[in-house]
Amino acid sequence: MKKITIGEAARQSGVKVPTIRYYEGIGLLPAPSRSEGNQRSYEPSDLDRLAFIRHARELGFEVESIRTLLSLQDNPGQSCSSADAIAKARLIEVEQRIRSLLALKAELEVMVEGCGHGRVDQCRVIEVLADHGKCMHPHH
Amino acid sequence: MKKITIGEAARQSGVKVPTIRYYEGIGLLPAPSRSEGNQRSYEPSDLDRLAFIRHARELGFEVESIRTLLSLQDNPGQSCSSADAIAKARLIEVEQRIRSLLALKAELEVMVEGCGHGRVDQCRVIEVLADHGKCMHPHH
DNA sequence: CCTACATCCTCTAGCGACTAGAGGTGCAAG
DNA sequence: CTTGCACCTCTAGTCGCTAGAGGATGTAGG
Repeated sequence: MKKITIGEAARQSGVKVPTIRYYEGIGLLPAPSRSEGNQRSYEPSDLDRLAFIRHARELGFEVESIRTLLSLQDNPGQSCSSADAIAKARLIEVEQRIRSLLALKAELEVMVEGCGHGRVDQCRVIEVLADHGKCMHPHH
Repeated sequence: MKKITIGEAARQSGVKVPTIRYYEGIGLLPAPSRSEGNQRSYEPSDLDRLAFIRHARELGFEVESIRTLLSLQDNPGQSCSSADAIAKARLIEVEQRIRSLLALKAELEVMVEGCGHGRVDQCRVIEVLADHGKCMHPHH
C-alpha cells in the first residue's frame, strides 16, 4: 500500500489541496481513510478519480454532470447513453460559445483598431460601447 | 422632464430591475432622484449609461473595467490609452478563450463520435475523461 | 372613497466552484 | 526540543447577479 498525503495527491493530480477537500465535502471524492493524527491518506484509485474530475472540469463540465459521469464510471455495465447525452449537450454549449466569442472578437477588433490613441472624445472604444448601433455584428 | 420609473427604465434598457438597483449599489449608476413616495425616478441620461453598461457586460468586460470605461466617458478630454488597454486586454482574453474552446470542441467531438451507444465499459466519453493521454490536443 | 392589483421599496440569502484566512494540531529534521 | 512546514476544521469572501420576504406606493375600476 503506497498511501499518500493530501499535499502529495495535490501535486500528482494538479488539483489544489483546498479543492480536494472541497470535492470530498460535496461528495465527488470519497472520504479517504485517516492517519493516526487524523490526516487524510489517499490511495492510487483516488488519484485516478481526481484526474477524471480535473479533466472533466477542464472540459467545462459542471459538477453535477461530473457526478453523473463518475457514477457511470463506477457502474460500467450500464448503457452509456446518458454519458453520451451529457457530452453532446456540452459540445453544443461549446459551439454556441465559440460562435458568440467570434462575434465579440470582431467587435473588439473594430474598437481597438479604430482607436487613434488620442483623446476619449474621439475614441472608438467608448463610442461603440455607448452606441450599440455601431456594432458590426448582431451578436446580442 | 420625462422622468421614468425603474420598471420603464428596465424595459427600455433591457437591464432587469434588480440589476439596475444592484448597479446603483455598487456605484456604476448614480443614485437617481426619488418621487414623493421614495420611488426611483430616472432621466434619459441614465438610460444611456445603462445601455453602455449593458453593452460592455455583453462584451464580457468586468464591472471594474466598466467602472474605468465609464469614468473615461465622463471625462472626455483625457487620453484614451486606458480604454484602449482595457479593450486590448479583453481582446486577448477572448482570443485565448476561443483557442481553448476550439481545442475542447475537437476533444468533445472525438468523445461523442467514438461513443458506440453501447455499455459504459466501451464508452469513449468515459474513457477519454479517465485518461487524459487519450486527448487529441494538448489544450491544458 | 374603497378595493384590487401591479409595481415599487429594503433587506437578506443563495447560486457555482472554488479561494482565503483564522486558529489550532501533527510531524520530521536539525 | 524547537523550528517550521503541512495538515486540520470552520467561516467568510469572491463575482455578478437572482430570488424571496415583508411591506409601501401608485393606479384603475366600481
